[in-house]
Amino acid sequence: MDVRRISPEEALEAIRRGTEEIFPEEELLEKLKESHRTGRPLRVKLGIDPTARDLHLGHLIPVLKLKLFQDLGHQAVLIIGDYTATVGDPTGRNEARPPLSHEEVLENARDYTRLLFQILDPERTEVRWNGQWFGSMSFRDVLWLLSQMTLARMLEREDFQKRYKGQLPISLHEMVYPLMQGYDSVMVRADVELGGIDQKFNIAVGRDLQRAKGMAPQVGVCNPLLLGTDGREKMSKSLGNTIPWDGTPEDQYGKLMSIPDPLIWPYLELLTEVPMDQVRAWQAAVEEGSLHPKEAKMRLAREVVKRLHGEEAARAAEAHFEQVFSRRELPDEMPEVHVAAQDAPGGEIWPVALVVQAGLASSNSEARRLIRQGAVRLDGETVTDANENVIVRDGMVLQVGRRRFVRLRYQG
RNA sequence: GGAGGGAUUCCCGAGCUGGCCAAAGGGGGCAGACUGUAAAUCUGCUGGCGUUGCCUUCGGAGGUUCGAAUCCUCCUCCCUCCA
Repeated sequence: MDVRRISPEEALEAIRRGTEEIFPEEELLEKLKESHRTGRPLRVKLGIDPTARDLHLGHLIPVLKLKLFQDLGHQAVLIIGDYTATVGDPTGRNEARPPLSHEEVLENARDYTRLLFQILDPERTEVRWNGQWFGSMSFRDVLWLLSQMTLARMLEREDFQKRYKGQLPISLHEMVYPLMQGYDSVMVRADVELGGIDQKFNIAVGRDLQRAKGMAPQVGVCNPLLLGTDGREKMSKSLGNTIPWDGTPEDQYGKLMSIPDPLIWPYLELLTEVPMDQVRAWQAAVEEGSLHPKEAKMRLAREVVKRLHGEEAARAAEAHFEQVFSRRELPDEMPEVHVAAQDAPGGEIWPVALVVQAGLASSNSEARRLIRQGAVRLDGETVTDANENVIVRDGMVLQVGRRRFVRLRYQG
């Protein structure tokens, strides 16, 4: 808890893990030394915009880094972008974000902080809402902010250039976003700002604004973007390749097991505390064939789930995985669906309707398709004809595809 | 403000000399085979409907026509160039 506990060099080494860029690194070392000498903790900022409800493991990474700083004795400063959320960060976007209502923002912020404080120590985290300063800013102040940026610099950015050339709209307010994020750094006198590498521009703007206000500029500590379960694109909700932060242990474990092999190593580096020597040793072992990649992946999955849900949940998730997927047995627990007696006289029911009622297909057409493709099983028996009724009994298991199970409840 | 270009099914993107268009191709997704629920690969499906047929889709509203994603009118939004 005391910044003087470990040396600045050791601290830097720990911080370096899983970063893509620290800019400038010398400045960070200087700040760490200064802090070590004076005992004054660094103010480490992480900004989150409560724009979406669904957080995933990609969002987790800078939070883990913030936790590390906290453990090193520094001051965590969490900015809740209630005001910026109504603007929307254009970074990497190909369209403007839809504006959110104040209620939505508050609700999202509640979700976010609940998850964040599963990692961070709430007692030692300073939480600031940026509406506090933006809400009362004068137009004159706004103009000052705008004067700190040039159009050319803004348009150099790849995301805007793409939209500009691709004949897609760019609203002026989107260009103000980086200035707002940078101004947050001014207001909380940040020494360090954390974020993904895609935040580099915004963090750099913070440095400029701090300098313009006569402060020592913050240092940016950026992590690489986490690739999603497809192994190609960065993890993002809209691409559907995420592992939800808030997911069940079983779901997270399963999703981690489905990542492409090359992702095992960056995931271990970014999401776990497994010592890097160990990670490298495993990687070498997999490459020379003495360790099965599946085994390495299981260790990864176990570590991540353990970190989010604890030891016991991780073990249970692993057992569940082996049972259902490795041995292809039925899971112990599955959702139950009640089949109304009137829909199934004597247990006889049209299989298409059954699949739809069980929530395993969104339309009759989709259900027909699944049946035609041999994806629907009733107590292990493949349903072959979409037009021929099947008989259901209480407790039967309806399965669609490899991984979706439902237990049928039927009172005839 | 003036001139021109554009809006297509989840996404990108053909079609736009009117019927053969539920709409090419790609991506994504789903399913099957193979597996380590990995990747890669191969195959099929991918608007709805108790489905050899019918219904609703091609920015919005009207119109022409036996028939319109395709032609006409108005509207909305976007982009480009000029100012």
